[in-house]
Parts: sequence; structure tokens; C-alpha cells
Amino acid sequence: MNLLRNDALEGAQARRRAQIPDATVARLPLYLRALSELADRGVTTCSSEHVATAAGVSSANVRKDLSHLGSYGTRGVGYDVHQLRDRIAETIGQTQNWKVIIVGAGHLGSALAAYQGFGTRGITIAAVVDEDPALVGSTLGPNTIESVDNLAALVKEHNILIGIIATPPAGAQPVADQLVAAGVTSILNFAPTLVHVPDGVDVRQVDVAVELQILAYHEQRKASSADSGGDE
Amino acid sequence: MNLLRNDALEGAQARRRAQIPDATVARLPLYLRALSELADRGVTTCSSEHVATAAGVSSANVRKDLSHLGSYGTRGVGYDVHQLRDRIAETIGQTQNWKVIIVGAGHLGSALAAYQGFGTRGITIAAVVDEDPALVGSTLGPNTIESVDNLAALVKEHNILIGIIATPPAGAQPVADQLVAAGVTSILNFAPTLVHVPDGVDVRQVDVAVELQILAYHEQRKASSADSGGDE
DNA sequence: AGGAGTTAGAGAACCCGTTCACAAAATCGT
DNA sequence: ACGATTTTGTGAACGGGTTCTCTAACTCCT
Repeated sequence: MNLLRNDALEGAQARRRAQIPDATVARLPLYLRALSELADRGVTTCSSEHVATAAGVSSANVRKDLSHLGSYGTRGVGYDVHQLRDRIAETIGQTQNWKVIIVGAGHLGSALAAYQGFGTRGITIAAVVDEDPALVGSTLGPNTIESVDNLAALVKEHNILIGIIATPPAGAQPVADQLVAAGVTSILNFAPTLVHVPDGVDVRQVDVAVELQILAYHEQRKASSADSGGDE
Repeated sequence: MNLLRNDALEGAQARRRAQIPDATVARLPLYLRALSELADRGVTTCSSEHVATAAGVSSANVRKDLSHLGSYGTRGVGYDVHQLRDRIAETIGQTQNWKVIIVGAGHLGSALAAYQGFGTRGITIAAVVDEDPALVGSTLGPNTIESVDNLAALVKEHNILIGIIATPPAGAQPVADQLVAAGVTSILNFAPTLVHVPDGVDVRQVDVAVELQILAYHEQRKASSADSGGDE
């Protein structure tokens, strides 16, 4: 892991290929969004402080993050908005359009399919499938709901690498297996269940109830510290 | 911060009031879910290893987390499923029912309002509001969509402390301001925008596009490491 | 031209969280 | 009764990430 592969060779290339820390990767889309807004407003130059306030992080954090992608700002001036935006877009792969398949066309699947704003972030809903025959055939924005039986065929046809699971919990694991078997290597799972996947497949979990439970915990703390003399 | 306030006094009380690390808090709902499933299956005892595999973390991590809430397992045996479940439920405040308001009854708001599975986690959708007069009055499961003008009244009437923003980006900040003004102190924001709130108000951000962008980054890495001789 | 002010970039210090390793406490079998 | 085995709880080591601090480089004003 820490092996130093002839990095005297060339800094830029090494940087390009270097692993960017997860925490940084998670923030790059935020910076990208902020920079796009600045660009739309005609701003041509910005400081790390600008980006920081727009993204809700510290300016030091922004600079450290940007240093990972070897981006060149100019000292005393700041960053060129367009250049930095393009650099980040390139880094996180927004130069290409990623096709995703949504499995499950219930309320959540429909909401995701209808979501405006994937387009501007390099994401296209290429297919929506459901196991309910009653839903197959109905349209969802630009998409037509297809049978889950066609999952593998659709994934291959459209070269889909990313799948979204929007099924009830019980369906999540079988669906994940099907997605992986069809060639999907990244999964965004909205079902409140842990899905097991082979090595090399990434899974990200979004659980709304968990988010609310976390908020509830903090609410409870606020309440209890309020009536017995706040301990903070 | 590191001040030791007469902690010889009593360990349990001190523990109860002690700050539980954020990372732990985020995992407690997962443990709770796992334990509830075990309890439903009639399992009465479990090891940290059980919980760990069910929640997708390491057993050491589980033990460390549980140690923060002073939970008593028995060495050589494990944890009592019911007792541990109750202890966690109590810790994260699931003994009471938290009422939430959903602002924005578009696709996403509707999906959230229809979501089964809040109920079992101590969460109730007490109100759904939207600014579109055309939507006001229609029913969404057990709820009727009301005008956003009633936001403050509803929050107060139901003693709501948690708000969910499911509006387009432009509406997020004004809505957040209204929620805060009405007395809400925790916000779950689905709009892809940073919302500013006063101290004491918690905000959690859920951005589906960002999640997909993170996956896309990793996909890109997989692809590039595949064709130029994997560097990992 | 030179000084004052601004800002990126990088190294160091610090903090938080995870993993490791082990001792203490329980059960079970003999 | 006692040793073997299991499993918790915890202190220590480790690693990643954030913040701090300082230097270098650029602009603007005089």
C-alpha cells in the first residue's frame, strides 16, 4: 500500500493516479456544485474562503482537499472558477455520463426517477424496473417501467455500472445479487437492510429512518440537558 | 472539555449523561434494527460478533460502541437481546414518539410520507405541507396536505421538533428559516443546498446525486486502474 | 519600484475513531 | 473443584482527517 512506485517520474501523473481520501471525495461534489453556481453567476475567480462558505466547510479544509488533486490556484489571488470546476469534474468522472438503473418503482423509485438535477451532475436514469406486472409499461418521466426479468439485459444493453435499490427490505439482497451478476459494480441502497456484495463492488447506504433517529438522539440530549442544567 | 467533573460520584449517571461519539450514535440505530430482528426471531442472547455481522461492522467496534452506553453484557455469554435493545432504544430516544413535519409534497415528499417503517422506529409524520394550492387538501396516506402557511401553527400544535425539507433547492433556505422560527431544532434536508441555521439547530443533509457522484468516482477509478494495469 | 495586503500550499500538531491485544469474568465439561 | 473455552470490556497502538501555522507567491496601491 505504501509502496513508492517510481514517483520521481512525474508529479502530475502520480497525483492523478493517487488515491484521494474518502472524506475529500465526498466533498468534491459539493465544491463542484458551488463552483458551478459561481460560474453561472459570472464569477471568474474565487478564494478557498469563498468555496468554503458555499460548501459549508473550513477554508483550510478546502485547500487541503484541492491539494490532493494537484489543482493550481494562484497565491494572493485564488482559483480560476472554470478551471477548478473542470478539474474537479474530471477528477470525479463527471466528464462522462453515468447510466444508472433503478430497481423498484414504488414511491421512492418514482421520486428518484422524477428527480431533476441528475442530468447536470453527469447521471442518467437509463432504466427503471419493478417486479409488479401491474406497474410494467407505465411511464415515469422519460422512462418506461420494465419487468425486473429484463434487469440483466437492460444493464448490458446500456452498459450500466451503477444500480439503485428502491425496493422493500426483503427484496434488497436478491436484487443486489442480480445487479452484481449482471455486471453492476456500484450500488446505492435505499432499503433499510445490509446487502452483501463481493469484493470490488461498492455499496452506499441511505436510510432516512436512521437519519431521523440520529436527529432524535440529539433532540433528546437537548431536552435532557435543558431541564437538568445543561452540561455543555 | 477534558475537565473531570466529580466523576467518582456515580459511574452510571455519568455515563448516561456523557457525550456519545457521533460515529457511535450513527451506528446505534443499526444495532437496534439488528436486535429487533433477533428478538422477533425469538433469539434471547447474542454475542458482539452476531450484532457485528448483522450490522456490517467489526465486533470490536460493536463492543467499543456499546461500552459508551455502559451496557452490561456478560463475559463468556454475550448480551441479552431484549435488555440491550431496550437500552439502545432508550439511549437514542426511541421510547418516545418523535413527530416530524414534511415540507414539500412533491415526488420525494410523497414518497417519504408513504414510507412504511417510520412507525417501528419511533417516528410519526405529523404533518405534510406544500406551497402549491393545487396540492393542499389531497391525502397522502394518513395525512392531508396542508398549506405551508400553516407551518408554524402545525409545528406548535403537534409539538414538532424535527422537520424534513423536501422542496426544490430554492425553497430550502426560506423553509428552514420558517421551521426554525416555529421552534424546530432538527432538520433533515433533501434539497441539494446548504442551509444556514442558528446554533443549537442540527441539520443533516441527504443528497442522492452526491451519493451517486461518489460511486461514479470509484467506478472511474476501477475503470482506469483496469486498463492501465491496476495499481491496487 | 517597493511595501502592504492577500491567499494558496505544505508541514506539524492535534483530535477522533478504529483496530488490536489482553485481562477479567462467566459457562461448561470432566 | 478446576481447567478449558468463550466473550466482554478496556487500555494501547494505529491511522485518517482536520485544524493550525507559517512560508512563498501574487496583486494593488503609493
